[in-house]
Amino acid sequence: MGTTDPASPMGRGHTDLDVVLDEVLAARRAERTVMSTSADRAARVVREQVVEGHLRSGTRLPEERLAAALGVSRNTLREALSQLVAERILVREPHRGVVVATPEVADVEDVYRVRRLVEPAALAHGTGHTPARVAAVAAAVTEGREAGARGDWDAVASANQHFHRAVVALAGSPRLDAQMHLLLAEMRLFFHQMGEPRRFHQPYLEENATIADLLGAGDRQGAADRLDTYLTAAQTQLVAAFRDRA
Amino acid sequence: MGTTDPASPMGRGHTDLDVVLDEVLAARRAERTVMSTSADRAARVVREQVVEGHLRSGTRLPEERLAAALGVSRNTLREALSQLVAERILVREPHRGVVVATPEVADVEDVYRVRRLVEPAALAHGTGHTPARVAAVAAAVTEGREAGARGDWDAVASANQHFHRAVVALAGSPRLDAQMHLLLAEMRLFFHQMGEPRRFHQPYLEENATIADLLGAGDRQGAADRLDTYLTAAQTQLVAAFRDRA
DNA sequence: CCCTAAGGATTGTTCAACAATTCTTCAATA
DNA sequence: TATTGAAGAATTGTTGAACAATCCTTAGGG
Repeated sequence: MGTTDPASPMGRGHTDLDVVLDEVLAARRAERTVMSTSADRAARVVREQVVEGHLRSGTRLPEERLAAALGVSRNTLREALSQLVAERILVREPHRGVVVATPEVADVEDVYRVRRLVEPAALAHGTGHTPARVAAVAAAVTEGREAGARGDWDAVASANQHFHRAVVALAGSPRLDAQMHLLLAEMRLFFHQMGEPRRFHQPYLEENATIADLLGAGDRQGAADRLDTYLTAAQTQLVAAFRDRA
Repeated sequence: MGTTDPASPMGRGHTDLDVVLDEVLAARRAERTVMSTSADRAARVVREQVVEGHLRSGTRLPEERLAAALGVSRNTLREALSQLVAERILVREPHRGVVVATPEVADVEDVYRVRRLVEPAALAHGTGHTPARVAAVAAAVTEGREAGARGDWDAVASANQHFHRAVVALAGSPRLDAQMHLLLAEMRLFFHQMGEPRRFHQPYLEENATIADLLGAGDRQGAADRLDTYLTAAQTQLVAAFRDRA
């Protein structure tokens, strides 16, 4: 995208410049948003530690020590914690502090209730089925297969998430994407609390492939139906495992 | 629900007590959550002012003055603002402060994208269709009709929101309910920015009634289809009005 | 008319403190 | 022994003041 545009008409001679400047300003603003504030960085670190399973469900997060560990003040930390509470990753118990959320069976069921409503609908009726997004679904499938072939189960789990995010992305909605991001973070909490078996995700690789194929062939409703039954099965399996282990 | 249970077996004699005590503790905790902290109260006040249209899109919220007005410290206020930013009601521009979100056409379209995916699905495939919830949908219809009969257009708008919340509630998902709550708050921002005509919602009263009837008759798919076309129409009307006025 | 620099205003962040509440300990008591 | 109660410690909720960093405004200088 030509950032320089010297061949502008000299008559009024400022419209193009303004356009370029606005572009530059927007870019800088976006950049800055990435670096963002200390509070955001702190939130990202804590979020990551929880999602990666290094902070397990139920652990309390004392403000003073945590702030010291993160190198921020207690006030700044509290801003970060507010964010994570809003994301359902942490829970605030008034006057008792924040703890890593400990999901119950009802939470597992509710997350799947949402997923079963949203994901098949995105496949069947999504208004954002661009070739690129359809390709992204297929890409997640091959990513998963390759990971499975080399026995990298963490990568398989990752690819599985990518698959479901790609499915939701077919709706073409930033808001749904954000919501799905939160749901998948919660899912990782489930897995950690129930002691996820290493190969938990493997059986679903082929299901993902089937769905991607149906989607590629233009059979949206078929893909949606398949995903619905698949999600139902996954839910019952997950709830059963959850009841045993947690 | 018998809160006292003196006829418990004396043999081990503590299980029931524990149950009751847990119940009491949970109740107290819920109570406390309602009173909640200063930050939450501040957030609620600002949220209300925005949703009610007293703080219009684009207005900046200087921390010092706002904190003074709310009677809280600047740090506490910042916690509250973090919440509202997470809810998309406010937008934070780094080093420039928070402003009331100014939705664009893309936002209107995206909100409707989500609604058209979720609401019909809740009608057609929702797993929470209890008689009480179905009745709530019908109740929202009569609420709207009565409000319309006496020309109270604010109440009509309110009833319309209740209708759509009741529809989503048919999914039986707390998470979807919360999400819908946010979306409807955003919708009110749209209306305020485009200068909502007083009688905007009236035409949809009869559509709501039709959908409630279909639902009551057990024709879920019919109700869902009807709602889908209705939402599409509402979207185009809204986008057109939005383009003109905003 | 455009550019630049100084000055003012606002945000991002820290620190130190204090009241309110919860948790802990530990002795006294039935 | 198990329960109660109260003093004391620890943590949260909240405040106020401060300071650097950044943004905005405005007044000159080219």
